Amino acid sequence: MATDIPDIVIGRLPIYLRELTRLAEEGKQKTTSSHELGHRLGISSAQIRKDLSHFGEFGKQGTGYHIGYLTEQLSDILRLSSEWDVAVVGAGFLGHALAHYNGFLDRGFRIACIFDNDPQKVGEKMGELIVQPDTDLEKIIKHKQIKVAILAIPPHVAQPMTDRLVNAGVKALLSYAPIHLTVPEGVQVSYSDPVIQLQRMTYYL
Amino acid sequence: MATDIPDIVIGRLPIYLRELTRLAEEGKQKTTSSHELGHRLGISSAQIRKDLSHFGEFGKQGTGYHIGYLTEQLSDILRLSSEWDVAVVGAGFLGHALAHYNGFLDRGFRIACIFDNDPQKVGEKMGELIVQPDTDLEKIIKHKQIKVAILAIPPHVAQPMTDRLVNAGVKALLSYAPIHLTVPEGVQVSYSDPVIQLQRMTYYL
DNA sequence: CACCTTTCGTGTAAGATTTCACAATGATAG
DNA sequence: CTATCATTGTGAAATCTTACACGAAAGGTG
Repeated sequence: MATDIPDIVIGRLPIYLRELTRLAEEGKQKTTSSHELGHRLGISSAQIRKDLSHFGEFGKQGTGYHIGYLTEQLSDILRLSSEWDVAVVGAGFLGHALAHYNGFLDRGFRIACIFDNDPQKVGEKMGELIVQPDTDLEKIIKHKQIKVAILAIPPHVAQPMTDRLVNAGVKALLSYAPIHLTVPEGVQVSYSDPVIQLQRMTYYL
Repeated sequence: MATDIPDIVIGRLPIYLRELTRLAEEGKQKTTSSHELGHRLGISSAQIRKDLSHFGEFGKQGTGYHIGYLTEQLSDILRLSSEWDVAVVGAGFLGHALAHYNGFLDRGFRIACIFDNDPQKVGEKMGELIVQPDTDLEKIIKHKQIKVAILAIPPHVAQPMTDRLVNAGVKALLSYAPIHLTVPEGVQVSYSDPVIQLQRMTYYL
């Protein structure tokens, strides 16, 4: 009930968590079922039950899952009980969008700082934050013990910046730069490239 | 060699294409091998060969793959030989970022129009474009025969907007709204929710 | 209480995906 | 021309993932 849980299962937990939160917001009910959850997400009920069964027995026969309880459990499993400070690197349009996005706070993350190497942008106010010079990056990340960063910079500087971040202690990286990044063992990387996603769909058109 | 190709294989083709383009830009060589490509992408060479073999025999024993030729073939397979017009819905910070992103054009897509329902934003200049009122959405999408759209709007309006887009003829949708969308058969949907991606990584920290 | 309905958790079967490993082919060098 | 090396394409094996189907619980009803 601990190690050896497939990545693909972990990958679905945040989806379940998000939908549970929506259900709670709708507030019409205290419990849900694998069938209802699956129907809303386009996933089979069996898969949801099997996924959850990796971590314990959260449901009750005949009733289903208590929404509040399952939400708590999933949050714990995903280490979201306390907030993660996040560093955003790059204060361009995308950095702007990230800094102003208010969807992080409720879901376990807080943008703690934003960096840029352009002296024109340094000092600029962005949401609650002020753009910091990238020369202070290591100092601030180490001081705040930041483990999570988002890359919103051009591709040709993404790998060196990744190296700097990892060196400063970052362990999880979400990159919007359209290149594959190389990181040491134990560092997590996730990518978001809208063009890749669009290209995956055009095949079927 | 035609139908019945696994989605997961299609999903990797854009990654190969992107890396081939990078190789071409580096310009040091005319050919590459499954081994080199795999090494650069963290994918096994066998997988790359098997993936490509679904579509034909693009390589040459002893030599590998001609970069230019393989790039062309993949572009064709993914229907990227001519550009797709894309509608962006939502002219907030994210819509801004998308409208100004210049990584689309080289890779098969052109932002053709951007919509918002806020009268204050309508008429605003954004990159090359002017924000259109969402009331004109159906008219413009039908007229330009737009098949691809990007959703950059709040979650509570995402499903109704999806319905409108699909109704107007959109067949592929990239959504930044943090909810699951329901669409008819034959319409492609892809999601991008940074929080989901971050939550997938925190489990491992 | 007896019966019916709902829904979970799970062993097993089915299906999908990846890896292995090798014959075949082409290039290169002496 | 022959030997050597690199690399592909692919059948078969191994591994991973999903779907099926059912016993067992829990709640509701009369």
